[in-house]
Amino acid sequence: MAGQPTRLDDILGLHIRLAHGAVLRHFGEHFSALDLSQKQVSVLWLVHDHPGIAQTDLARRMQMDRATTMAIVHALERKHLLARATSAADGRRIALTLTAQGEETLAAARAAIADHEQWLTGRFSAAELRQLTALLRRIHEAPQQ
Amino acid sequence: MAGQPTRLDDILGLHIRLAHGAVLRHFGEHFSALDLSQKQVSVLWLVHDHPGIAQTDLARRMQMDRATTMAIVHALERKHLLARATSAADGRRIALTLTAQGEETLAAARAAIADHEQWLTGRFSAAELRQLTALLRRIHEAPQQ
DNA sequence: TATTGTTATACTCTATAACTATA
DNA sequence: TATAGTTATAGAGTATAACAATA
Repeated sequence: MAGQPTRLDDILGLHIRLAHGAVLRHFGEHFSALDLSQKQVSVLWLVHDHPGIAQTDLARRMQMDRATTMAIVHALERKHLLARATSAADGRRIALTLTAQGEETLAAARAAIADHEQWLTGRFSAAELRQLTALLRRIHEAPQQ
Repeated sequence: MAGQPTRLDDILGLHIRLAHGAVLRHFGEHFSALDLSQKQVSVLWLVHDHPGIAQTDLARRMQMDRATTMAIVHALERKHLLARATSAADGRRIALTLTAQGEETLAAARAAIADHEQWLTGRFSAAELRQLTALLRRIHEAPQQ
């Protein structure tokens, strides 16, 4: 493929990156009290929805490396939000569950996320929001060729 | 605002993050030969389009911190892709221009970016692509409240 | 052999704070 | 005083490689 006369402003990847940065920045500015990263909240949420989930399953759902997952699980364990227990069925797997404190923290985080999402989605109509989500999903759910 | 019974899958911020991750991953897997990050290519492109641009202007356009901008400019300078000269009009500003090697590298990068964008945008119709770009633009171009 | 968890390591991106020089 | 550049530093996210234990 030859070099097209594309403008930088037409690069979709750029707009995804800038939008992601704006969301990350807003999150960081409004979540300092929570002391949790986006990823950490997502992991708490997933463990809440799927008690006993293993790290490998977390990694697949969040599209993360196993090593990256370890780092997040360790951070949450250090904060006593997450408990680990070896699976009886498969000695390799470690079942994750939330501690009572983890459940409390998740509830607080979800309330804060709701505000954050309101800031993010308030600029869109319901139809626009549905479409934007569907289009983004086609990027990260597509088989990575 | 009270805690809504939202599902994790309904969080727009999550889909933006996952889409961003997928794009970043594909970029990394196909650009190892180029030895340039997304950001570095963008800076090369901007300096090409605006010769003599200062770091502060770069930072504003890319929505980066000045310190982050410095790191990228340094990396490009170390590779001899970018040249610096103090502005005659304002002694504080440093005008950035591409070296001949920088222009060559940018041309190669743009060809590679075209392939990368084809992978990314090939899944959308022209109308979908236009709409997705417009919606994302409303996130990162909006006045940060 | 394949899978799961683990550690070590490294690079990118991001941001804060404090400093210098110029306006 | 405000702006531009600079440096040091730190943290989050991502990834690779190599290893141990289990299947």
